[in-house]
Amino acid sequence: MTVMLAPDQANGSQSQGQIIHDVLMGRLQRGEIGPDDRLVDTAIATEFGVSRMPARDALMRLAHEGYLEATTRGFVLPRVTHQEILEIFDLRRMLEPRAIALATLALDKAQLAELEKTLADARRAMQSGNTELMFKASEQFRNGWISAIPNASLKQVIQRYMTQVQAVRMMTFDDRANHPLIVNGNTDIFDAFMRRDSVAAADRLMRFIYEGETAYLTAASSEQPQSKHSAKTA
Amino acid sequence: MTVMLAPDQANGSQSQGQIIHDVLMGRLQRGEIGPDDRLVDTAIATEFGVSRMPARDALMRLAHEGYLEATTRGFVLPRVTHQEILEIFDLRRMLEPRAIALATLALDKAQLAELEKTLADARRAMQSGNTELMFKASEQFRNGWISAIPNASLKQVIQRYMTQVQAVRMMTFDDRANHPLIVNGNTDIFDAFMRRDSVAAADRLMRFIYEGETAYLTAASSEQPQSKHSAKTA
DNA sequence: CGATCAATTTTCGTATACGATTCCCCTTGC
DNA sequence: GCAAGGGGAATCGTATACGAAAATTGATCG
Repeated sequence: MTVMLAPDQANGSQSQGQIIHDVLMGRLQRGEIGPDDRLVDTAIATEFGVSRMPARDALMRLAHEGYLEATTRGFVLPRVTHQEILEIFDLRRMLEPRAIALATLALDKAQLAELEKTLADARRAMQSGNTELMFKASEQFRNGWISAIPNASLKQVIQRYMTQVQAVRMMTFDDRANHPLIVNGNTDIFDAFMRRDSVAAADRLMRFIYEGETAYLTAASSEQPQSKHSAKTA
Repeated sequence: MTVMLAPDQANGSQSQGQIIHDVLMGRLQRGEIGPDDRLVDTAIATEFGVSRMPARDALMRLAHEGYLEATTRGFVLPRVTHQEILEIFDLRRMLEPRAIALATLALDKAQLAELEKTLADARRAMQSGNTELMFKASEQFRNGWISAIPNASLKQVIQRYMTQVQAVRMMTFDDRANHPLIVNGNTDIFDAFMRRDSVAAADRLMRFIYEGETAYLTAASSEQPQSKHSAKTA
């Protein structure tokens, strides 16, 4: 039920196109749109009770933001290529260690409490083997510290490849052997937060990213050894 | 006359909105749009001989990309705040050294020749004191190596804050004392390119960015000592 | 029985039109 | 003479409509 709003701002009003954009973004974030779904402007328009134009605006905007891909037959989830995923791991290694270091110094008590809660959720999820809850908790933990990044420009860049990170997460989370890695990583990071140790947070996150890349490569090779690209698993 | 195309692709065809988007982007890149210009969809539409819709699409897209800012009375250049400029310098230090290192290994002969030409232009501009040519040559040199970045995702991120970098450049270029710094920096970087020395290129670019930040701080303090934000100088 | 070509359907891009909102300027009152 | 309110203009958001491109389906021919 937690509707994650658009990266930029948490405005609930404004134009129809904006509303549709936010709603669709929420669906995308919650994985409610599968790789076989085709989003067509007229259908969206009918659903929201508006004309094609706002729906079209929202879809094109999402497409341009990279959350959707325009085809000749509607909008679909972007085919995330293997190449692109590796590129983004590289990007993450450039940006996120420093970003989390800055965030470590900026997190307030309420945010820390929130992170602790998601961490507890993740632990419960690991013990019960609930992959979906694991996914959600991990997503929230990440979003938690990202929201504390004081450099707004940096934060925006990191949020932009959110869906790609999500796609990778979905692939790796299917293997429960990865769950302890995630919980341990987030626990260490949280400890660093509590100690205001930005260096430790940065280092641990860097290691976490490498672990994630390894897990992805393993998942990718076992899942589609012949293919060059893999799509989100709904 | 060299029309720089949109970051993403060099497609000359496609839809009207795409064409308008690319043309406006070119104007923005060449600094042909001043801080007092108001871009209105109807005016753009008339100019291109189309209806409001494609013009509106292009403007909204540029706005969403961060190249323009939507106001209640047309689209204008985004007010770049002092804070944001500092943030972007930080971002650049995270991304560009590694990016140029990767580019160093990927540049082909034609691209190197192109860079050498822009370097010669910059030297001429410095000697003749032609600030505008200096600006252009510097822009082209930067765009040159950026286009060679093999990591497409990284390239896109760097291109996204193009206009902000441009705004800063405009401020600093007004002071001709900065011109030698730019020429020297680009010369050293070009030499590193020729030697395929990616480490040297990265190091030199990092220094270049710091020099740029210093030059900006100087220009900002002398120009508007009391203000928190500065706009482009047309 | 399969392949190729055409017709139909789906979807997109664009044009035109109509409120709604916002801003600016002018008028009017004090 | 100045300020406040109202009217007009400008711009935006959205609706509806039409032509074009692409794909799918069906039909015909080999």
